[in-house]
Formats: sequence, C-alpha cells, structure tokens
Amino acid sequence: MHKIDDMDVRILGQLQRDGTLSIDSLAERVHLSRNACWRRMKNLEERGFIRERVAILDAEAAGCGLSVFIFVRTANHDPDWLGKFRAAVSGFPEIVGVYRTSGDLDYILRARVSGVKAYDRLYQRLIAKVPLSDVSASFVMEEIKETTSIPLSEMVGGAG
Amino acid sequence: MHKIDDMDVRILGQLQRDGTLSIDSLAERVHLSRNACWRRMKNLEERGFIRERVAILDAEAAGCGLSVFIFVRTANHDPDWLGKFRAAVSGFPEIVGVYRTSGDLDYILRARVSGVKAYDRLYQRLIAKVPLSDVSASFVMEEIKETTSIPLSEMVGGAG
DNA sequence: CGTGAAACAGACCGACC
DNA sequence: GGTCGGTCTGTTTCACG
Repeated sequence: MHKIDDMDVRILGQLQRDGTLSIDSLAERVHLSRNACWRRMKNLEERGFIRERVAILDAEAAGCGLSVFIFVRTANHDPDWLGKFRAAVSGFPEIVGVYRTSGDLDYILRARVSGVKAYDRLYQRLIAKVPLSDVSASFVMEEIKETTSIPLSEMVGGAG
Repeated sequence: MHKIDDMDVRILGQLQRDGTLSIDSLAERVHLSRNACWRRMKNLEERGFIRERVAILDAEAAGCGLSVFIFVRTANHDPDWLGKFRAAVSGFPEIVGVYRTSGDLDYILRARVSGVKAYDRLYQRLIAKVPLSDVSASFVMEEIKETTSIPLSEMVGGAG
C-alpha cells in the first residue's frame, strides 16, 4: 500500500477542486515551496492517485439536462447475456454510469438525456440490443448535490 | 439559447475527455488553427459551457473504494425537514451526490466510503442529524462504466 | 477564419544546501 | 524539505490578410 501524508492529501484535495491551479498557487495554498510541491504532484500522478484531468461541462447548456437513474433486475445471469449487456451500455454515450450492486437490484444505470422522449428512445435502443426484464426509471427532478471530489478524510490520520 | 456549431462540439468533446490538452494539440485534433481554436475555447468558457476543470482521483487509491447508493423514501415533506436534510448532506464529503427524484423513491444519494463499517458510521451520523425513515442501501460490487463525459450528440444536428 | 510574431507565464529539471 | 537558475513549452495578444 502506498504511503501518503497530510501534505499529499492537501495537494490532492486542491487539485480535485480546481485542476487549473498552477504549481505556484498550488504550492502557496498547501504551504510548500514550488519545487517540493511539483515533486510531490508528479509523484502522486506516477503512483496513480490522479487518474485524469478533465473539463466538466454544463449538462443543461449541453442539451442533456435530464438525468435518469435506471434500475435493472434480472434473472438472467449467463455470461453471454452479461457480455452483451456490457457491450451495449458501453456503446451509449448517454449512459454515464453502470454499476453492479448488492441488494434487491442487480444493476443501477445513470443516463443523461435531453428529455423524457429522448429517454424513451434510449430505452428502446437499449432493450433492442440486450433483453432486459424488470426495468424501472427515476427521473432526477433536482440535483441537490453533485461533485467529482472524493472524500480524503479516510486517507491519513483517520481513526479507521 | 446559445448557438453552437459542430466545431464547438468537437472542442468540448476533446476537453471533457482530456483537460490537459494544450491549445496546439487541441487545435490539431479538431482541425483548426491555434488562434481560432483558442478564441472558441475562451468563448465557450465565458458562455458557461465549461463549468470547471478538475483532477479525477483514484477512489481505490484514496481509500474510499466502496461506492454506495442510498435510497430514501419519506413521508415528511415540511420545509424545515428539507432544509435540515440539505444542510446535512452538504456537510458530508462522503456523500458525493444527492438527487430528488420522481417515482417510488424521494431521494437517491451516492456515497464513497472505505468499507461497510465506514458506511454504517456515515449512516449513523446522517440519521443523527436529520430524521430519516425508510432508508435502504445498495453497495456497488463493480463499476462497469463511470464517466464524467456527457453526451454531446444532442447539441447540434440532433433531431431533438 | 488563417498566419506570424512578440511578450509573458508557467512547467520542468538539474545542482546544491 | 528549500533555493537558484536555467531551458523549454504553452498561453495570451497583437497586427494583418
């Protein structure tokens, strides 16, 4: 397991809040010299703590303001079906998340579409590619919280 | 509504895949000159199409490899409760998404924790802050797909 | 929209304490 | 870990066609 200290956590915390930070302003915020900060950042990148740097677009402006959670319950567990399912969901850019879960549901999907009609079209295209029984959907009426920042409190000094 | 053309869509698509792209490589990929590409990018930023640029961290490496969906159904709809609920979920960094939804469920939450024990602690702290009845959770066994990229097909030329 | 150029900031990377 | 100083890359604006 990688060893991380408090300073690394602070650097990661800043970068996941604002990826445009220059080395100088980052160093200033975490109270470190420019070079030491740069060395740590490179190290964290190499060790895989930083997976990617991306631009987060405004979904509303981009015309896909409707977020939908899709719940799939299936009795069908043969590998052939699963392969088709994986291939299908991977091919839809509207489907932004697919999770196999414990509990009542087998799969939870999240999609971004322009509206209810676009969702129905997505649904029709999906079930045409892979047989799905027991599908239900919840439309997001309001995004109360949504962040790409993961909690870093567990990384260091935590009581476990 | 803002007017966007195919070239803008291509620029946004590249940036949401890789936010580290320099103007030169971005211009090359979308087949535009450096300067024209820069002008369009600035314009898109000013118009709010690009909400933020962030680093996406590796949740596993960061010690919060367990993703949980939490489903809340409530009969309690008074504004006082809702205010407390909003304040509570906003205060927990482990809770990375909160959505008010249509359908059977009232709220869907997503949390990132280190494990089942950490989830239980989060749950206890949450219900201590705000009364919740009818809560259920699904633990993510496998992330089949997860992306911050939103579909851009709807933006231009789409049949709507 | 394209080009070129100039000015500036920032990233990168050694050497050294 | 901090400092110095260098080079190189990239950004940001010009002016002009």
